[in-house]
Amino acid sequence: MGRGKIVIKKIDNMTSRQVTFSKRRTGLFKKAKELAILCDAEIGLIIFSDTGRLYEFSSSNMKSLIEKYSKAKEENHLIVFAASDVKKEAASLRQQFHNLQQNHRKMMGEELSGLSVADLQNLQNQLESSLRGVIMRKTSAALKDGSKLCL
Amino acid sequence: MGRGKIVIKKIDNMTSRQVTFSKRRTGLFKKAKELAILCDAEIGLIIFSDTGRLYEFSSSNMKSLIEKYSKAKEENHLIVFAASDVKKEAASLRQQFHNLQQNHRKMMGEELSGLSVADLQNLQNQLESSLRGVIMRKTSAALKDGSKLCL
DNA sequence: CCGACTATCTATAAGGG
DNA sequence: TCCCTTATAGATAGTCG
Repeated sequence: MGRGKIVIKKIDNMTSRQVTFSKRRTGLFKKAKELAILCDAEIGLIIFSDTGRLYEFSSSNMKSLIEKYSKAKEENHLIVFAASDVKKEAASLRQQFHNLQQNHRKMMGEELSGLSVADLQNLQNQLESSLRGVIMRKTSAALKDGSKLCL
Repeated sequence: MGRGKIVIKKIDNMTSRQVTFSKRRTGLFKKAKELAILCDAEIGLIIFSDTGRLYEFSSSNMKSLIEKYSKAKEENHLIVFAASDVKKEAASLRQQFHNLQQNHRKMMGEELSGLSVADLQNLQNQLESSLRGVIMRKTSAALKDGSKLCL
């Protein structure tokens, strides 16, 4: 479609390549839109130029279209998803981990500044209770070992 | 381009809509391929027909293209990613959290079964050390409070 | 580098088997 | 329903300003 026929191979001349890119890209987008309207299709079109610039068209919403695509391809092992869910989970895990770590540090006797006397008393009680449990356990375990060893 | 001009609106007749869909889809894919080759562009095209069937074309690899697209759109608040990375992070966090939780439980005097006498002794030492720290801290804090209250 | 022009090529609407 | 044909609308390569 033009003054002369062309063969489909990469256009060497950069200037005319860019001109052609601009013209044909416009045409492609137009055709995509027409097809979407005429045939009630859902279409997503993503183009990166050779210079890395992004052009896109979506008859609806690119994000939801990509999600739909991912789901449709799931059985074909495509591992693309809306990260929002996983990201939320990761953020929540990070938070939980942080909280537990803070707590754990206190039980290790670290970072006690900022605790009230009441907090410290609670912590002491907990540690004493744990200690009692551990000593009891140790004693019974040692007895068992001892009985084995002494027989 | 055909025997008659058409207006761009949804084709009512289902049969001719499907015929047009088939023809124009083929044409669109052809144009997309040509553009990719002629201008060295990276192109991804996703089409869902009105019946929900998926058609796709990618000049390279759809997955990597979608990832690239996601990254390019990051600043524009698009929340689509290859989940693999985030998933890995989440899995790692889950593991770390689990380990810390186990450790923490032992310091709470829970789930002590399975620990050797030596393990229990170490735990006891740690708890005693923590306890000393906490008591020391509590005493000095109580003194400070006390001095405030008693003045 | 961009837009306009237009001759020419391509896609396709309508029709037929 | 699908494939083929063909007249015609539409896209665009080369050119000019």
